[in-house]
Formats: sequence, C-alpha cells, structure tokens
Amino acid sequence: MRKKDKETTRKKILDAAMDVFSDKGYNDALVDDIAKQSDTSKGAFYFHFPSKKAIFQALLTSLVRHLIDDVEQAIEHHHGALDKIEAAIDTVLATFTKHEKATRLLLVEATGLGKAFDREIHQAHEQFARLIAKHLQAAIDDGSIEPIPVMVTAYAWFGAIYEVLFMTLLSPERQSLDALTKPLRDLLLRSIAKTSSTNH
Amino acid sequence: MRKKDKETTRKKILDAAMDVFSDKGYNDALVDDIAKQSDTSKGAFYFHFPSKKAIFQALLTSLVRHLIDDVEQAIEHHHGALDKIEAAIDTVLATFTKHEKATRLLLVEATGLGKAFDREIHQAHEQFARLIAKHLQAAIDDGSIEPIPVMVTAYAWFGAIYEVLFMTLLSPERQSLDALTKPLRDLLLRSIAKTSSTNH
Amino acid sequence: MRKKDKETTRKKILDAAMDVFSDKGYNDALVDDIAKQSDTSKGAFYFHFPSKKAIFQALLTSLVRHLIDDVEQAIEHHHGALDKIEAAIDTVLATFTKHEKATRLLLVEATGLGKAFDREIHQAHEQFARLIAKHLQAAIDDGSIEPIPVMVTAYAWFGAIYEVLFMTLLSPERQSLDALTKPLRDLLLRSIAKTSSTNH
Amino acid sequence: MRKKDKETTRKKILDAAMDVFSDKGYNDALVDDIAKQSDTSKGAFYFHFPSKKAIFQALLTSLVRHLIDDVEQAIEHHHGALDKIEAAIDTVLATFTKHEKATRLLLVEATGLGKAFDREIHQAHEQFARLIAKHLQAAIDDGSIEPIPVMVTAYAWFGAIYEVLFMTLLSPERQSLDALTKPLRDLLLRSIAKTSSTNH
DNA sequence: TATGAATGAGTTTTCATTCAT
DNA sequence: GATGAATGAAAACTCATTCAT
Repeated sequence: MRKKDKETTRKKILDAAMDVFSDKGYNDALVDDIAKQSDTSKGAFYFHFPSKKAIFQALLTSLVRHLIDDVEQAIEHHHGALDKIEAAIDTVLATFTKHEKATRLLLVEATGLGKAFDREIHQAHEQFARLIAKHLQAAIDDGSIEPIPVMVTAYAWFGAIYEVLFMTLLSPERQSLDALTKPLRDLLLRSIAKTSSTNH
Repeated sequence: MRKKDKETTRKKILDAAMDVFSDKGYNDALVDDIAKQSDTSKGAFYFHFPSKKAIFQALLTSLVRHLIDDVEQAIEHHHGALDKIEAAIDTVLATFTKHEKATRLLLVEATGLGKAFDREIHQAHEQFARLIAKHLQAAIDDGSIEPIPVMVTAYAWFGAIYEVLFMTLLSPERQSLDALTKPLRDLLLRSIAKTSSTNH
Repeated sequence: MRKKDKETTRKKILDAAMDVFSDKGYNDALVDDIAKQSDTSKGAFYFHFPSKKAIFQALLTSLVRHLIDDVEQAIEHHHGALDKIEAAIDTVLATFTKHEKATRLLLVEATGLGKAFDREIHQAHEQFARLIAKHLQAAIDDGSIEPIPVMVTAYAWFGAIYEVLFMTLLSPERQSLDALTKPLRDLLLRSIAKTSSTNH
Repeated sequence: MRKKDKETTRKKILDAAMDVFSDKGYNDALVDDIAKQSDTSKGAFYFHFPSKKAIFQALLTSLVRHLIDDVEQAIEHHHGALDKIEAAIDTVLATFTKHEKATRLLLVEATGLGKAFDREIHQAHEQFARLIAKHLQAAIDDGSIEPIPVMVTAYAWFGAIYEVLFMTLLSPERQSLDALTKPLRDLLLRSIAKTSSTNH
C-alpha cells in the first residue's frame, strides 16, 4: 500500500510535469509550478527526481517509448511492407494529433535547450527515424519499392511530418490536422516510388 | 565618423549575439557573454537593443531575410520552373550548410522558447515555406508538374530539409552534408513528379 | 513550531526593514541590507514579501495603525473634550518621540518617493488628521470651543507637530523634545481658544 | 554673445530639472530626462553641473532664495509688525500656490532622500522659519503680541502651512487653496494672540 | 561648449535546490 | 515519504558619469 502511494505520487508529478512543460516550455516551467499542479510538494518532487533536468529527460524517454509502442502496435496486424508503411504514416499522424501535449513537448519544447539536451533530442528523433527506416528497408527487401537510402529518407519523412504538425501546433488558426493527412501521405508515398511507372 | 562608429558597434554586438546564441542557445546565452564577446559593454548592448529578447528577434528577422534573398538570387538565372525548383533545393541546402551558425540559430535555438516566441518562429518557417510554394505553383501553372496542394508540400519539403540538416548538426559524428544533398533532392523531386503517375 | 518559525522570520525581516529604511531611506536601503540585518536571507525576504515596495507599504500601514491605536488608548481614560485634546497632543508627541525610527520612517522617509507613493502618504497623514479632527469636533459639539473648520485645523496641527519633530530629527544638535512640548501644546490650544480663556 | 549662449543653456537645464524633479521626484528623475527636456544634451548637463545631486541642491538653494525674496518684498510696504505678519502668511500661501512645481520640489521631493540631503532640507526649512521668526520677534519687541518662543512658533507655523499645502498637492481632488487661506490665517493669528483681540 | 555613444558597478528579483521537521 | 520555509548564486536591466569627437 505504501508502495502504491509512492508510485501514485510519482505519477502525479510526472503528469503535472508534462502539463507544465508542454504549456510553458522547459525554461519557463518552474519546479514550483509542477509541485503545485501535481498537488504534492517541492519536497516530493525532489524525493522522486534528482533535478528538473532529470524529470524532463525521463519524460522525454518515456514519451518516445510510448509513442513508438503505439505505432508499432497499430502496424502489427497490417501485412505487406507497403501496407505497413501506409499504416505507420497514418498512425504517427493520428497518435501525434491525439496526444497533443506530448507532441508539443517532444517536438517543440525539447528543442533549443542548449547543447546539454542535444543528445536527448538526437536520440528521440533517431528512434522515430529508425522506426520508419525499418519498415522502408522491409519494403525494399520485399521488392515492394526500389532501393533507396533508408536513413536519409526516414529523416526526411520524419521532418516532413514534424513540420506539418509543428506549423499546425504553432498556427494561431489551428486548422484540423485531418485535412492534411491525405496530401501528406500521398506526398510521402510518391517520394519512394522509384521513378515513374515501375513501382508495382 | 560618429555614425560609422555607432553602426560598427551595433554590428559587433549583433555578430557576437549570433555566435553566442548559436553556441549556447537563447536561455544559456548571457547578455554578459554577448557584451564580452562583442568587445564592447553591457551598456553598449542596452544602448543599441532594448532587451535580450529584442536582439534575438532582430537577429531572426534579419537572418530569414538574408537567407531568403540568397536563395532567390541564386535561383534568378535559372529558367524553367523545374530548373528553378532544383536550384532552390540545392541553394537552400548549400546556404544552410555554409551559414551553419545562422542555421542552428534559426532552426534549433529559436524553437522551444515558450509561447512568447511562437509567432516569430511560425513566421520564419512560413516565409521559407512560401518561397518554396511560390516556385511549386509556378511549376504547376507551367504544366511542368501535376497540381498538388502547394503549402502542405512546401512545409513538408522544408521539414524534410530541416530535419536532415538538424540531425546532421546535432549528430556527434557530423558527417558531411554534401553526401546527403543528392538523395534528398531526388527524394523531394520524386515527391512531385507528374511522371510517377502510377503510384498505386 | 513550523508556524512559529515562519512568523518569527517574517517579524525579523519587518524589524530589520524598519531599521534599515529609517536609517538609509527607501532608495538607499538595499534588499540585501534588510536580508543581512534580519539575519535571514534574500530568499526569505522574497518568500515573505513580494517586493521592496510592498514591505515598505506594509510597514507604513502597520505603523500608522499602531501609532493611532497608542494615541487612542492613551486618550481613553481622559474625560472632557478639551482634556482629551490635551492628552492627544501630549501622547502624539510622546509616542513619536519614543518611537523615533518609526517616526522618521513615517514622516521623513515616506515622503519624496515619487507619485507611486503619494496615495500611501496621503492616507497616512489623513488618518492622523482624522484622529485629531474627531476630538476637535467633540469639543465643538461639547461647547468647549467655538466652531472652527476641523479638517483644516487638524491638518495644521498635524503639520505643526510634524515640523517641530521633523526639524528636531534632522537637526545636528538634537535638542530634547521635552522642552518643546509645552510651548507647542500652548500654541495649539491657543489656536482654538475662543478667547484666551483658561489654558493653564 | 558666447557668454549669453552659455547662460541660456544653463538656464534651460535648470528649468528642465525643475520640471522633471517636481514631476518624478529625485530618484525617478533621470539625467537623461533632464537633458531631453532641456533640449540640450547630457554632455551639456555635465558641463554645467558636476552631478545630479549638485543640480538638485542648486535648485533647492535658488528656490529658497527666490521664494524668500518674494515674500520679503511683498511684506516690505506693510507697516506695523502684525500687519507684516499677516502679509507674510498671505504671501507665503499665495507664492507657494503660484509656484506649484517649486513648492512640490521643495516640500515634497526634497524629503526622504536619505541622510545625504538632511542638511539641505534642514537649512531650507530653517530659512523659512527664520523669516517667520524675525517678524514674530518684531511684533513682540513692538508690544503687538505677548512674548512667545519664536522659533518653536515659527516652525509650528511653517509646518501648519506646509501640511495644508502638502495635502492639497497630494490630494486626488485638488481643491482650491484659496478656500483654505482664510481659516489657516485665522488659526495662526489666534495662536499668537494674547487675547483674541482685534485680528482683522 | 556641446554631443551622445559607451562604460560597468550596482540593484531588484528569480528559482533550482536543500533540509529541518 | 512529504512538507514548505530558507538559501544564495545567478541574471537582466538601469543609469550616473565619462570622454572622444
């Protein structure tokens, strides 16, 4: 029971941290804000996490894992390399759209924090790129698509998705993401068609 | 002479600011650092700029203008819509590669500064997207390529370029960008190829 | 214990603030001075008070209330309107003389702080004037003295007392205030005596 | 001619200083404000005055001299000690009312500047008190009034006048001073009348 | 004499972190 | 484990004063 309370507190703090970080950005988020929002205390914060930086990194790592798991799982019951790729694109977009706070944290607030965070961001982006690359490679191995440099393509794809989401998040008008999904998917798929004709 | 000195000082401060911001990021850059690096003084800084935020914004605005001018100029003597687009991709990549500090400032350090900077970043990205969109539209009007949603494509392209540059900048190994230019250009062009027609 | 400690710290800071403000004046008093003098820290200062201005205002308000309470209480067991007035004059002088720091803070340092403090000072003076006016009015209603414009008289009295105290505080020689009490009281009483009457 | 220009500049700076000091108070008044307001420059300021403190003191001294001269002059053609006193009261009130900026500077902004200014303020107040005391003494020597402690009375009078003016200056409603002149004069005269006798 | 750009010590305030209870 | 008062090292910004022109 004690154990459970402890975990509960930790969870409350993490949740509060995500709210506050995604709302104010890393630097403008105060440990005090997180403590207040979590309905615990600064002491509790420092009992569970060694520093502000540490909780941010923990959050980042955990978010990346969850988002990637979500995507992998959604792809799972698709068969055929190209099908999986299409499903991946759709799921990434849907997932990011659904977890807006996490997305903003990951894609916006995690950037520009100075060299100290470069490694973390690099790894986060890399993991998403690897996820994409893995399925691209499968499609190549599979013969579904012509050989292409998978990592560059993966980064380019991630960048394209990122930017469309990013601009949508930042935009004052906040148009619906749904309208953008189809054109974006078409674009990405076109970009891996070997040249004209022969894909398929 | 007076006038010249004043402008010289202002320029020294701006240059120093770019160095420091791109090196440490906005939050870790101290006004003191900029003053020292510029070989002037904190007083001079505040004589020329009302605040740390203001000089950052001034820098951002000026960089966007310069980079876009560079690209436009390089494209100028290319003829034919598709030629221009190819030239644009190459120039954007070359320019960003050449002005690495400016690029990092623009694409990395400007992000994640909190809601206060959202507008600035949004505008910066938007201007690059518009530049791309303009030439895409020309290619469509021209009949060089099939009609596509230009703004989404423009953002996607910018994002793709951004991400590849970004990961290269962040990567510890720092591979040469040149090697990435060709695959990236091919990818982007494929994504708008009228000829690919039969994709799926 | 916690509660007591907190209040103790707050009190220490307020006491230190009174010392420092009355010694150096508002502008020359540093928050650092107050922190040092209070034997706590700058952090403690800002934990208990939102700003330097705020603690000064808190001090002002609290001093006015205490001084007025002191006077009211001293007057209480005097009977007869004129008696009360005499007692009030004596007590005001005695109280101000006794709490020299508070007096200097109230009468000297609170002045000249710019328009931002005008309201506070106005209110402080007004409250003292109202105290005097109340008893003057009682004496009039009572038939003890002829009708006079009470507020003007009250301000004039307060000004007379203020100035005599003020000059004594500022004077390098610092003569005893006691010697001044009698002439001042006589003067004030004469100023409301319908005729020369019975002041003696 | 050169000489005249120099004096003109000095005068412009002094005038500007009076405006700015009486408007913002000593501490909030910037040397920059004075330079701008005077339509000269900071260099000119420091050519004519060694420091901000110095110009304030110069202003103070000059104002005291002018105000006292005004009063003395107005009294001059009154004959009889009591007449002179009445004239003095009226003139002081009229003069202060007329030169509102100077009055605010002298009575409000000069106060609370810290020990560094104590001497100046003390002297300013003292000179006004001496002016009053001189004529009170004449009235005593003259037999017009009974002997009283002239300096205490002089300070008390000055304080009474000061406070009434002060509260009027600070008051948000700013009632006319004229209405207060008569009650105040009556009050002061009563305070020295051995009997109520023939005032007026 | 006058100008105004430059200087830099000084000030308030912030906030991550600690620790006694 | 949790609390929240206390700490103090920063950091942005101010402004009287200087001085080259």
